[in-house]
Amino acid sequence: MTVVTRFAPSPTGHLHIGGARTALFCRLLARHYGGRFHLRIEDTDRERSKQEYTDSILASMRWLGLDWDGELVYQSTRGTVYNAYVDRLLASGHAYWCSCPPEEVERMREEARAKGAKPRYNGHCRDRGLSVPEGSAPPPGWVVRFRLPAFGKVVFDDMVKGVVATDVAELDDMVLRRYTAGVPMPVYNMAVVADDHEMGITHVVRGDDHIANTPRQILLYEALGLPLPRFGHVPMILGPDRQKLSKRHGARAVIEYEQDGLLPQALVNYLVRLGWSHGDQEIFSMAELERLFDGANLNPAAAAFDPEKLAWLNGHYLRETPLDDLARMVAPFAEPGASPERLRALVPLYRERATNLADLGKSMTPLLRPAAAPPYDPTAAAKALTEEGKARLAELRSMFADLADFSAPALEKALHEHLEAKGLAFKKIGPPLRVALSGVSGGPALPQIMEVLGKEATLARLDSAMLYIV
RNA sequence: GUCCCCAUCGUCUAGCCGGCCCAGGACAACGGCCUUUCACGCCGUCGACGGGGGUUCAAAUCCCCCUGGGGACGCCA
Repeated sequence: MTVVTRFAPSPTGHLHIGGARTALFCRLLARHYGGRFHLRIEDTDRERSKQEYTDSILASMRWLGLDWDGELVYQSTRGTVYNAYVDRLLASGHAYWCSCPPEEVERMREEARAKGAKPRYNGHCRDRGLSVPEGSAPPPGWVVRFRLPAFGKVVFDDMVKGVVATDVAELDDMVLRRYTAGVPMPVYNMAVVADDHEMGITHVVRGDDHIANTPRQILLYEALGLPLPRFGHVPMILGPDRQKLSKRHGARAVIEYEQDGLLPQALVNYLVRLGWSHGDQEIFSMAELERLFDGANLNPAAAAFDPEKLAWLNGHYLRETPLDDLARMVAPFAEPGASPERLRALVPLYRERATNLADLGKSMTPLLRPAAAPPYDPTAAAKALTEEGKARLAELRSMFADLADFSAPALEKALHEHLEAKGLAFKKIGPPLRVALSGVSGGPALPQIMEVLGKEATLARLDSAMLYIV
């Protein structure tokens, strides 16, 4: 069987992580079975849809490596297709014209709610036999509604939730087509059914906030005599506090993670493990996922987003990235004007200490600046650059000044000999030297720092440190 | 309010067609090792089957109720 899936975002915002995971699942499922994965832009809401968001969503998809098959489908260009479907329903009696004004419908909903029932349209126009001549626009305010079966249950076997049943009594005669300024506009459920059928979608995988739409859509498939796809509703991603993800949880959009210096593989790996598992395995490459992800083992429960685990994964991928690549990737996050060579020399010294490109870039700043003195961390400097510390630095300075070979191994050896000659413990010279060189208390091994700095800058930084007033 | 969905460590999860589970892995936390710092890495510790009823020789695993959480109820998608 050919598997055809689709991701159908509406361009009313950037691609967020929940959507990204849904898209990932859809693509993996299609790839696993050698099928196709399509992308459809649901922009029937002309008010809220923005081209910039479509562009942003596409950019995030590409960044994550979620390429799609075939042409992009824009719902806004497919009005005639949807109209044909609604007309079919009208012709077969599965749909009818309704002239109830919105305020009236709202009143019906209130009425139902007051009776302790689910708010719904009461079917006022259902049997009024309202008609509109073929091909002409209806009077202002009229819509086309679906005629719900009188009774029965809609049952489907969800890929993640199992059997889900809904009584049609819970539903109402939904609007299928509305008109804005006389032009017919399909409503979500109608457009989705028409498109999923026309695009040959076999597996509809989407967020479970859509699960209530599924019975309505199934009814539409049935009224139209169309074969049903399989449905899979993946649970939502919650914030760390298990509340709906919102601005106050920090980054929601994929683009923000990109800007923070996250690696796409890390985000993909993190997202796929939220709601899916393969035994105890934690690390997966995209190729491996395509091989392993068959639509089974999907967790029906909502998952809380854990930034710490994402950071851990990103650190892992940072350490796996080839150094030359990493040096290029970190450049936009590092001190402007840093030379590529210097960056390349520093990346291996700092990458195991960083969890993202932004931190990595920032951590290298002291050794990237050409200045004779690094920016000093006041606490570290106060502790290390004491009178005694400065005296030690003076001794070191004259020792280094005479050193011809400034490679890390030679420096290491020289340092050891120096300590031995002076009868000193390393902790007497380590902290002052480190602060003099980098301004901070932690970081790469001293000889490595000095090798990258070079003799001239090393001596200059020692001189500056000796003048530092605590 | 009505309906739907969900429920294993703080978090992500394995296990869930019953016994191999006094519940396994990962992140976090804590301790140690490695290290002349900080990290990385390695080793270890802490830590969960929401509650109550059943069914059964046996339940995290099956059934019911409760509780808790989430979602949906648009001429938005």
